[in-house]
Amino acid sequence: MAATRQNITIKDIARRAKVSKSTVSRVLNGTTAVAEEKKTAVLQAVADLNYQPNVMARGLAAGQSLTVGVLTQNISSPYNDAVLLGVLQGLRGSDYSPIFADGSWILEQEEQAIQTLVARQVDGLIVFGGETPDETICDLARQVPLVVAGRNIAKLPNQCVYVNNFAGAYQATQYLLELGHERVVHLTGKLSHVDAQERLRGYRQAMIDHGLSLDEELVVEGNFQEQSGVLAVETLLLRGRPFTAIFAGSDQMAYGVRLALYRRGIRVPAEVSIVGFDDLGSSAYTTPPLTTVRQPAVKIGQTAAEALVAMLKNEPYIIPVFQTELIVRESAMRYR
Amino acid sequence: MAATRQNITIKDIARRAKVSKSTVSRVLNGTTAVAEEKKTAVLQAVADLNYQPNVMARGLAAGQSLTVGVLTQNISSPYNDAVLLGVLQGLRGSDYSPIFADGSWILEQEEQAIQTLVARQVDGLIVFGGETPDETICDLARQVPLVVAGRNIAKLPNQCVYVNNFAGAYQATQYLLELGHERVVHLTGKLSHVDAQERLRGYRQAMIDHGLSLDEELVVEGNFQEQSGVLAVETLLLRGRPFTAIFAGSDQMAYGVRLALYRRGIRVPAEVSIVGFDDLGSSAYTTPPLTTVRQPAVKIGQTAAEALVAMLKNEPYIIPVFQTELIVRESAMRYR
DNA sequence: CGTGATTTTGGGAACGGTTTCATAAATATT
DNA sequence: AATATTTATGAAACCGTTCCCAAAATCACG
Repeated sequence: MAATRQNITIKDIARRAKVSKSTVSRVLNGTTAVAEEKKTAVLQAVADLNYQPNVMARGLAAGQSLTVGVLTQNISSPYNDAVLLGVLQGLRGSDYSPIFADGSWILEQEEQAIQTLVARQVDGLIVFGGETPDETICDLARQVPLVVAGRNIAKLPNQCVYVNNFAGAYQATQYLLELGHERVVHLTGKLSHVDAQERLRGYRQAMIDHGLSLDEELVVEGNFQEQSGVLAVETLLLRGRPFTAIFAGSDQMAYGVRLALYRRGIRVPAEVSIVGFDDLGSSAYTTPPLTTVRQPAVKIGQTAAEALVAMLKNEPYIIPVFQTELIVRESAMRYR
Repeated sequence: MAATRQNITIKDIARRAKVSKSTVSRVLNGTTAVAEEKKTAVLQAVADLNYQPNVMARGLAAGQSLTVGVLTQNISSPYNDAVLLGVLQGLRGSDYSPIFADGSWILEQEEQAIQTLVARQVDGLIVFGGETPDETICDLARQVPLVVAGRNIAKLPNQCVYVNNFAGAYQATQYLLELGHERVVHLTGKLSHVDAQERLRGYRQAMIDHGLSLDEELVVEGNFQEQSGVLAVETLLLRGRPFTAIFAGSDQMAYGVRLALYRRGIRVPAEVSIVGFDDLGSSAYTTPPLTTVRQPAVKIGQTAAEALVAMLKNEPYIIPVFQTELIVRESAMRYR
């Protein structure tokens, strides 16, 4: 099985170039200067034989695997995937290849995944969100170079790539307020996630700053998914508190809200305005196109990857805090 | 850097269990029977020291890396990601870890990615769609165990996991036809993709079988993305040929179509019916919810992974051809 | 041109496992 | 009970690199 490849080793190159394997290794890694003629001879041999160093042997000897582990959460949820794409892009051209393991936002599965990754001697780790407590991640960070994506851990300065959720939520709420809405509901993500907490905080602050009192009946907890959006509308209607705008903590939930409203014959944005969060690719194509808070997802992933690589090379790298951007489309309009 | 881990080796275990490292290796791999007492001693030592075999050393010695390469295309496009999720699930619990490399549907980038993967001594390869010609993939398949996902290569029987696109498209078109539509347009994906070709074939066959003549003005080529959906509607309107239903070759394009119609004030499904293809997660939440052809994306990925693992273990595995399922929602209705 | 300092180079010991092989012990056979 | 066979074990070779160290070659300089 898979027999035909990887026959030629550094020894073959050495023989053909009439040098020792040490020398071959040296020209390949540029460790030490080697005579020009030998260098070209080696390079020639490498080309002739189409030699490819054995990654595992190299890894064993050098004590590094040239891989980075990526702990993903729920791959196939649109936002996460965009970040993942960024990671792939950030890693491209860097010698490092990514090994994936999915945690699915389930604590024990995350532990399992990290275990797998570490056992594989990954040189570094990119950790996505997740349920794993800050403390555990800090411990981990002591063992292996690590960057956290989409989550802020205070004790790991300059190792976290995240977006200012508070500001984003503030911005969205403020926008609605400025449009004249006063009864603005906020549909939160799962409140066990820091992101959701921060967004809620941003919403509240904006309300307060605008001189509005907080009505807890206007806050509904969802779980970031579409279905929780439709549920939320039903809850809201049941509560009977009037509202004219909904700020959803994720675009997916906004979709759900939109559908529930559609079912009830409530027009968007004429009767109720909606603002989402994330700016997924399809949000520009909903009816009406969704006004939402954009997170630079790809950029976040890319930065995480680049930061990790820099860390591995002992190069300095400063991770910026990313800001959100309000993308105004058509799902929200002036009230009255 | 990353100093503190992987200190304990098989030697330490051997010493602690008072056996040779050969024996340790044997109990760990179950290669040969070893005396019960020694076995437990070894296991105990492993547990005590929390020993984890060095994957690279093992790989070097045994000539396998316990990794499989995954050539992805455009990670972060919803359908692909679902398949990817399946791959991750299918690999879980199998000793193999996935290494990703993205080809982005760009030939040279695919070659580059495959190169990277092979150089890493992956034990097997999962290839997603892509632009790489069949021939190249066949060659590759001769060098390394390989499974193709979402694409059918005739010369690689039982190594391709794909869906019957023809039947799916036929089904969708037939459904529209049975609803009384006669002027049914088909918005295709990029026609350089086999998938798109097959779906077009299915559409045509259904039209013919229904006694309708093919009007090439009713076929528009898109590129699977949302934007091409809105463009298509404009093209169609420009052509001036009347139509009452649109079968889009992807849900994303269906979204675009929906939006374009919305902009023109054309009601869906009252005036124009829409059927999509894929059944993305959000398609159940569009307004109206999208009637579409479901592909078992996750299942496809999972099967690909399982088939590859079976192949690597020299176990028999028969890959089924997956069938699509028409998911009737609300974007299509009876004509007249 | 000889000598010491410096650069290149090759030999060989790691790296941490697996696997072959020979041997000692246990078991089966007659 | 003696011999043949099988089974369990450890020693050592090997996988393909990197890298330390010492030898060889080159260079600088008086």
